[in-house]
Amino acid sequence: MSILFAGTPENSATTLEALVAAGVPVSVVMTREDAPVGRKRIITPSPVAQVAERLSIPLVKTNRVDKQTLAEIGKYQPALAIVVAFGALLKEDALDSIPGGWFNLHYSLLPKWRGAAPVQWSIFHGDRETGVSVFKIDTGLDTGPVLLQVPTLIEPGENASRLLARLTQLGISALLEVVPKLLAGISLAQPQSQSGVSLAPKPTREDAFVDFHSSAVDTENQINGMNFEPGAWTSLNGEPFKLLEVTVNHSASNLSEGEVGVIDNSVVVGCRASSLRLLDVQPSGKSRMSALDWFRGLKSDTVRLGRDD
RNA sequence: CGCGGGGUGGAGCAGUUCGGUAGCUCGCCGGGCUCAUAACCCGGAGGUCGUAGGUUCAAAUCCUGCCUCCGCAA
Repeated sequence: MSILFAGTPENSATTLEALVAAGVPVSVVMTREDAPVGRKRIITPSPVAQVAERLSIPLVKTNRVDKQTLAEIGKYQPALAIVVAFGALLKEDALDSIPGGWFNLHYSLLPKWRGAAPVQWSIFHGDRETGVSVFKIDTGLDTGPVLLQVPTLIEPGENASRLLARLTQLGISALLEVVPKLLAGISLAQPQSQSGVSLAPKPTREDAFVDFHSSAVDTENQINGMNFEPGAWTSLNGEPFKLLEVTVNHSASNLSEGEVGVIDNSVVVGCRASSLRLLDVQPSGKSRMSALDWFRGLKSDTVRLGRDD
C-alpha cells in the first residue's frame, strides 16, 4: 500500500516532509514543472520537488494531469492520492485512475472559501474562525464530500502568512489522522452543506490595493489578508508603497483618510472615522523598514497615502 | 540583454545638476534637569561615501566596468 503525494509550494513541501517522517508510505510525488523564480527568472524546482529529491522519492513533474502523466504515476501503483496545493484541476479520467481516489487538504471549513486562496479571504472578510478540511476530490471545485474538519480561531492581527503556517501544521495532524484510515479502507465522507458556500479566487493586485476609505478594522483585515501574497499596497506620490505590518490605532486622531502623522511615537494613517498604526512598510525601490524610520527620512511633513494622482 | 529606483557612521535620509574640509532626523555612550519619562538641555564616540579602475591640483560628486538590494512587468 502506497500513496501519491501531489503539491507544489512551501507549505505543501512542509506537509510532505512531515508525512514521510511520520511513516506515511509515499511512493511517488507529483509537482509542477520547474518555473522561473525572482527578478532574475532563475529556473527553480518547486519546494515539493526539492523535498522529494532530498528524500529520494520518485518525482513526476507536470503542469497537466494527462494520460501520459497518469501512466507514469501508474507505474508506482498508488492506492490513493493526497493533494496539498498542487495547482491544477483533475479531470474524471485522472480521478478514476487511482483505486482509492484522490483526497485534498483544503485550508478552510468547507463549503466556505472554495478555491485557490481560502486563507487570504477568510482574514480579508474578518472571519473569527477557520480551519482545515480533508475531502474526497470530485470534478467540481472543492465540492467533494468531507472526511475530517479541524477548526481553529483566527488570532487578532494574524496575517495570511502566519495563519497559513499554523494551518499547515493543523493540516499535517489532520492528514495523519485520516490517511491510516483510508489505507485501511475506512472512509466516512459526508457531503458538503448546500448553504454557506463561498468562493475564494486568487486575489488580484486590485484586491490588495488599500485606499483608506474603509474603517481601520476593515482595512487591517484587508492588509492582513493580502500579506504577503499578493502583498497589500497603496500609493505614495504615484509610486507603489507596500504595507507590511499594521494594527488598529485605538488612541484618538483627527487625521483625514490617507493622511499620515505621528501620534504617541508611532506612525498613524487616517481611515474612515478611525485610524491605523503603520509598523513596517516598504517604499518603491527600497527594502522593508519600520514606519518610523521611513517617516523620519521624509522631507515633507504632509504625507498622504492611497491617492491615485 | 524587459522597464525603473537605490547602496553616504548602528537606522532612515540630504549632499551629486554646477568637483573644493561629511550634513539632517534618530539611535548609542557620558553628563544635566525632573517625582519621573519615550520629554527637554549639554557633551561625545562612530563614516575605506558598495567596489575596481580612469579624468583632475583636487572626486561622495564627472567617465567606464563590476558587485549588490529593491519596485514594476512576466
